[in-house]
Parts: sequence; structure tokens; C-alpha cells
Amino acid sequence: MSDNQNTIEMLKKAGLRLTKQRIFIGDLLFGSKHKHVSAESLHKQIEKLGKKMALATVYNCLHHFHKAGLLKKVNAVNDIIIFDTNLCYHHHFLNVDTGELTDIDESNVSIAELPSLPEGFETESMELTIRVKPQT
Amino acid sequence: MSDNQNTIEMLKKAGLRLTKQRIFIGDLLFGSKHKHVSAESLHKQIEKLGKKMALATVYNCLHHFHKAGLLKKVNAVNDIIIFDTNLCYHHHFLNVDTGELTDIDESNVSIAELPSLPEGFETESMELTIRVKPQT
DNA sequence: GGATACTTTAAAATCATTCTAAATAGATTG
DNA sequence: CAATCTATTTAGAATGATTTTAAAGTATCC
Repeated sequence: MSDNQNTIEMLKKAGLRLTKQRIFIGDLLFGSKHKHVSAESLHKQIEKLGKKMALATVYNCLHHFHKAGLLKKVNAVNDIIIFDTNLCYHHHFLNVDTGELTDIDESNVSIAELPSLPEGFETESMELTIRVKPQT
Repeated sequence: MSDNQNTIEMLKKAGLRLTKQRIFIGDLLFGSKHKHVSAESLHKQIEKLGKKMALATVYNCLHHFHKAGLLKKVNAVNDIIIFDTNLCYHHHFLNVDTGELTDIDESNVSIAELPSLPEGFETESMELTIRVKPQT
């Protein structure tokens, strides 16, 4: 059973053309759970499912989704750009050994004081990264 | 007037061999103010000062300094690894247009509640990045 | 000073990502 | 529905940051 219909609605609303590739990737990403993906990891997943798709297409698609506001870019980890399907303001645990990201429930962190911004600037986003490693 | 003596002490304490290149870079980095550098930016600065040094040496040196605890790695910005001479726990403004980082005074941020860590993990470090852009 | 181990170096290799140019496939219009 | 227009896909080349390699150089220890 596919999300096809939801994905199609979503792409239409975002003003993106309905291509097979975008629908397929949309179905993968926007299921029940929030996901963190890189172009590479997503491409591997797609190949495992028996579909052929150029790596460049995966990059294009992720960037288009991001531009359309369907994905959020997360702090790069080990030089790899990670996209997050969770658009709400939230923070991450980063496993420094594996590069794996885990969402931190928003309610568990609160930033009491915020510094004043530099003159003439506005905040685009904010992200707390808690780097964790296996206990020694 | 050079920091030579301080740098030499620092390298010795860190158990690093005293090479011309490390002393030169040490002098550049550990002056009065805290600095954010990438291998590339540091290499350019060195060339401007009329010194020749292989880019790979700059990479090696930064990594050695980092391993020895003299530098902190900061969240990568646009795929570029940035090293910070400020080892204290602190946060950054990131100018999304230029990639420039600015320290946020520690006292200006406080994280009220901290989430509990995943089982069997310990915190290595923590960093809040506030992405800012010129006001529209 | 000479042996030994670590560093530096230039160049090649690697890895993630982007670009290119041609082929393909949505969208639009008559 | 066909013709046309334009965006997208694709394979492969190109780019840019970083790492590796192997050889030459240099700090350290005896």
C-alpha cells in the first residue's frame, strides 16, 4: 500500500512536477516516522528496493524538496549533508562514532536566554547538537 | 615579536614534535584572540605571509593539534571543517551567506533543561548554532 | 654523530557533490 | 490528442575538500 496519493498532493501543493522519481522518493520519505537521510544513503535504499535511479537525481530531488520547504537541512556530519523530514524546530543527538542522528523531543530542551543578534541580521534557524559517544 | 616560546611550551606539553611548521602555525593560531580557521584559509594566510608550506601539512598540523586537544572542531559549514581555538564550551552565530562564524558569549545562553542521553552513551560536546542572514 | 621514528612534501587518489549536454518526459495549448 | 514547450533525468565529466602515498627531510634519543 503506497502513500502515492498523499505524495502527489504534497508535490502539487509545492508546485513541483510529478515525476516518477519524485513520487517514489516522496513515498519513501514522508511515511509515518520522521527520517534523516543523505543523498548517498537514500540512493542505496532505493537500489536495495530494486529501482534504478541516478545518484544525481537523488541529489536534485532532495534539493528541490528542500527548496520547496518539504525538507530541512541539518548540520553537516562528517562532510555529509543530511536532510530531515521533521520540519519543526528541534534538536539532535549525534553519535560521533556512526554519524547517526536522533531527534530530541522539543519539550526536553529549553533555551533560557537568547543572545542578541548582530546588527542587521535575522535568525534563519537554530540547532543544538549534542555529540554523544559510547560510555568508556 | 613572536609567541615562539609559548608555542614551544604548548607543543612540548602536548607531546608534539617541534617542527618549524607547527611552531609557525602555533604562533599564528594561539595569539591573543580566539580564531576560527579552515585548512584552506590558514594555508592562504601562510602564503600571504610569504611562507611556503604544503596544504597537506596544514591539514596534518590542524589534525594533530586537534588530537592533542589544542583545537576544537566546529560543526562543518558548507562542507568545510572549521577548527576553533576557543576550547571552552560556547556557541556560534553562523552567517549562512558567508559561512563566517562568530562566538556567542557563554553567559548569553543557558540551556535550562537537558534531555536524558541514550542508554550507555556520554556527552562529548554540545553546540548551539544560530544561523543568521542579512535582514530582508 | 648515527640510528630510528616521526614529519613534510608533491602528487595522486578519494569522496561527496555539482555541472554538462543530450535524451526523456511532464505540462500546456490548439 | 498531437505538437510544442520546458523542466527533469541521466551518465559521465568536473570540482573542491580532504586523505593517502611514497620519498626525502628532520627531530629526538643514545
